[in-house]
Amino acid sequence: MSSMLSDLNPEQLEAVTLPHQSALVLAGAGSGKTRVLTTRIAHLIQSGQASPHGVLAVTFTNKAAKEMLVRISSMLPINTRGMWIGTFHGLCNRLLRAHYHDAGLPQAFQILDSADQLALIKRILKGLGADEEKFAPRQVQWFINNAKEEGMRAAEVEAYDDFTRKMVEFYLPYEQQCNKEGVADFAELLLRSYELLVRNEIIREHYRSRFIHILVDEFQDTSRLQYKWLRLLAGSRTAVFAVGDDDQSIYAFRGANTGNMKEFERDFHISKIIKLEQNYRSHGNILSAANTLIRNNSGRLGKNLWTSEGHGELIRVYNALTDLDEAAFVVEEVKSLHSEGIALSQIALLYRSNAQSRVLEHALFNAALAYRVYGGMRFFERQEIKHALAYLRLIANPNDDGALLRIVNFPARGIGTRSLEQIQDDASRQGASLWSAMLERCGRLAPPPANTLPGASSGAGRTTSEQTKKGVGGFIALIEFMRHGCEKLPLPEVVEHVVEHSGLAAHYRAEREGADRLENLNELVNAAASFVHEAEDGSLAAFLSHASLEAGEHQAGEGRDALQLMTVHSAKGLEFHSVFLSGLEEGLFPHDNSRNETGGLEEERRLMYVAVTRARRRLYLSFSQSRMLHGQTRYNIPSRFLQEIPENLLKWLKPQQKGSTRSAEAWNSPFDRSPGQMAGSMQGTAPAATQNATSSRWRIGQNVIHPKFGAGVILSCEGRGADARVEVRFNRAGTKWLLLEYAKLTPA
DNA sequence: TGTTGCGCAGTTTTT
DNA sequence: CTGCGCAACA
Repeated sequence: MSSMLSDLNPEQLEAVTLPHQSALVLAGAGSGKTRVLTTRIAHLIQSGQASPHGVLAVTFTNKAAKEMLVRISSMLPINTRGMWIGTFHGLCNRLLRAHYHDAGLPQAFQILDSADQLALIKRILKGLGADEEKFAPRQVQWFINNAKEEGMRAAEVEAYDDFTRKMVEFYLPYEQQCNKEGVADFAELLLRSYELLVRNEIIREHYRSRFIHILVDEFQDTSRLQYKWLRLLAGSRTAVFAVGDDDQSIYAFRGANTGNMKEFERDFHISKIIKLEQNYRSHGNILSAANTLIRNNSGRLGKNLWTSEGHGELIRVYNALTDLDEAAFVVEEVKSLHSEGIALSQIALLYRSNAQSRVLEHALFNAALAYRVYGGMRFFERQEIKHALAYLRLIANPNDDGALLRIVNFPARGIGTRSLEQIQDDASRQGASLWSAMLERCGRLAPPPANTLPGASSGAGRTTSEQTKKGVGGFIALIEFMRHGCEKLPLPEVVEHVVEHSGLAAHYRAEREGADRLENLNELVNAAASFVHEAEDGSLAAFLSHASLEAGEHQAGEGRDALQLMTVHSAKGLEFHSVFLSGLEEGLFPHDNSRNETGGLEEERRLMYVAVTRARRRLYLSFSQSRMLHGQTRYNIPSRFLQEIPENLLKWLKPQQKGSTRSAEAWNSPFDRSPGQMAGSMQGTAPAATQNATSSRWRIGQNVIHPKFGAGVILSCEGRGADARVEVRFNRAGTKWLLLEYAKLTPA
């Protein structure tokens, strides 16, 4: 035990050994947060204050949960399998599986991921004949999820305006359909298990007396409903140990509520907040940058990171001409870092949005550098995987209409939109699932015996209805054949069986570009095998939940040394020797969409704070003057966040070609950085001094006068010669595009 | 019935 | 630029 606690600092030690009481730990980036959490759990168990059975720990990502389990098992010789450690969604799922009956769910209920949910909403909108133009499916999805987050069922939403009334009209049938199919979306997992605990005193008291210790990681990211769930689960004897960092709250957009921290203080009578401010990760300059940056936010709980290490290197800044130039710069720097002996896996390329990875990937590919992209296309979200899972889902739960629709005619088996429409009509008339409507329709047709496989694809030349019957009958036979075939098989073989007999394998074998997909299907069998190996419940239903809840975790090609590419969001909780943060431009980071949201800018700044604090030793910041976005070139000005970092922490890398002053130009305006601040960083080039006929007279940030519109500033430039035009924001006349050939602009 | 081509919209972040 | 949905073909 002593070795476990011996190298903790006093604050960490206090947090780890805190007596049985609720506590709030404010843990800065890199301050050993996870370590404190896991060591506390180990300590509680080892000192006999709690049994593994009596501890519940909740994290925000699957990665964090896994990490926690690994660390605990390295400290204690216990089986962590039975411990309740996981994400909110994962734990709620577990609760609902255990009490599915009391929760009003079928035993084999399935989980809809966002895409499944959206598909279901589209189906419902279509069924209602709703105007998709007017009511975007995404908007409906947003509304439903928000309502659930507020704890409201469709019948409970108070609609005072037309829009809300309309939304409720969609929410109601959506709710019904989910119940009928036996499926639950992400928000449903939370809401339903919350309701279960509210309504069922026996179950509630059972868990209340069982979980003596509840530990919450990333507490700043909890939503209102999650907090209510926690409060409900915590009994009078339960100590809730919450660890969080308000400065790293980056999920407000999906309902995270930092206010929970203050409420927690009140509700749980927290007398003292423990602050972990010593950072063990980054060198001084990086920390200073992060500290200064975040100080621009208001309403912080207050916390300043410090380190006992030296200043370290300056933060390197690169001003690129184009996004391609920026990518080339990154590649060159990565190469030289790598040749200095830094492992590729210790270098991260971070960006604000997934779309930005493209250019980087392209450059890395050409340079033959190994890289790995996190996020983006996830394994369990690939279409071939979704197809295979849909077969499995239908086998587990025939009422899953969404699954049925996905694969009823894939691979093609002659069930077209016509026959489907009939079946859908039947189903809605009978109030039954598509599957039972199909059975009904073919019941008189004497479907082939279940142990005969239907022919793969039918020839042409039959009448439509004949073909429909054949197709539908064949489909039913196929599903039942597979269901019977799978009854006695272990999970991996079930998956293999389905991949093979569904016709998916044959389909992708025949397809020219199908090799990757086939490989992924194989990988799915492997995923099932390792799932059975690791999970305590190796059932098909459990595997399917796993697939929905951990869409991202499974990746092929793990383990080889590769660069790490990811969004800033997914980098939270990680650290790297070197970090490249690219695309530091207004509009991208902070993102345009954040401007209208209240608190949007501050959330972006926290995101920036998270990004900066990922770096241990070296940090690169880069921005580009132009960038391809949505198929056209955009001209951006550097991010305000760059300006918020003190100049003396920065080292400006040489811009592209000698003699160019472009890097300085962008700074002239609209920022009012004084020339003094710029001295030293620009190798002394005087802005606007080298203007001549060859370089354009007009540049971004240039102040101009227009005879009619008055004074303004150039936001962007485009085109050459006769086509050349500029976008100008006038002080009084708004923003306009002007053709240089005609507009009589004069420099101000 | 399946395939192809066109037009259109979209992307912030994740369980 | 891409992926999707919808409209005309084979």
